[in-house]
Amino acid sequence: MPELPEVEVTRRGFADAIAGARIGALTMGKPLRWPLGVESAVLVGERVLRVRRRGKYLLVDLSTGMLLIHLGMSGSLRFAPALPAPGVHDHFELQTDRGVLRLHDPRRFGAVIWVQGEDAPLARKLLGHLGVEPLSGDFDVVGFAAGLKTSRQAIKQVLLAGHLVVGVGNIYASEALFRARIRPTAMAARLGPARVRRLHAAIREVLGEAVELGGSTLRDFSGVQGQAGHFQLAAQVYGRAGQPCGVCGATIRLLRQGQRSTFFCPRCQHP
DNA sequence: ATTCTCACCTGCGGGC
DNA sequence: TGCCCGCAGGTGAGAA
Repeated sequence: MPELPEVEVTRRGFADAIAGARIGALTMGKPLRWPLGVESAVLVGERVLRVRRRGKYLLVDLSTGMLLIHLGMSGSLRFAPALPAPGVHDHFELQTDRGVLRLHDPRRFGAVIWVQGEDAPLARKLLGHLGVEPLSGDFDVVGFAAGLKTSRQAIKQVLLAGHLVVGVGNIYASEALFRARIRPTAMAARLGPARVRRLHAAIREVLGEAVELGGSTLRDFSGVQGQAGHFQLAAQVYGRAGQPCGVCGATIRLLRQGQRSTFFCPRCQHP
């Protein structure tokens, strides 16, 4: 489910409220992608200092160490003073004196991992190869263009890989490429300066707008208060195969790239 | 090194 | 109604 906008909306929904909280208990349900990596009782009494985001990971800084939380494909977090009894798909819960943080994740591709810091081996394995933050000043056109030049893959695949720029998943890759009028199958290294510039701007715009709209709620995503997102209503190609393009009227097409669906307008997005 | 495919897991909708 | 198939917002591991 969650790409950068959904993760950022999630983060904003509880970061301030949980900052300074004291951990009373940490409980895990069925296994997630990786084991927690620490005896949960060890964390009792620690403070939650702040909540950051790196790509699609949430970094919850504790007095000692940090929790890495990833929402996978179907994860969502809730945070409230109290929550109803956990359901069968609730697999992580952090009880604090400020409220309860709970992960709901039916498919369990998500993860909650404790590491000592960002230099811990597991943290380096998961975060070390991540590209730049698209909404930060580090995401510059020159560096982006240089990175694209090194890849013979289709541009959509390069965006999804996250080695150049993080946070762009299956929805926003299709949307950004549509706005930049670039065919998703175009070879990254072959994109000219004008297209690279348009794509750079489109990525920032699409992700920024999506954050403002509360993310996309296709099936079950919701923010930490359970609120739905609305970007899906603004999507111009994602999930719209067979419908007319809002710009030119041509029929939106669907193709498979790396076993993922890609949506594009065959007229607006030139090969 | 780069690129591609598979695997992980559950639920849902469509076709028979 | 029930069963089987394909599909779903991610990404590390292993193979080629």
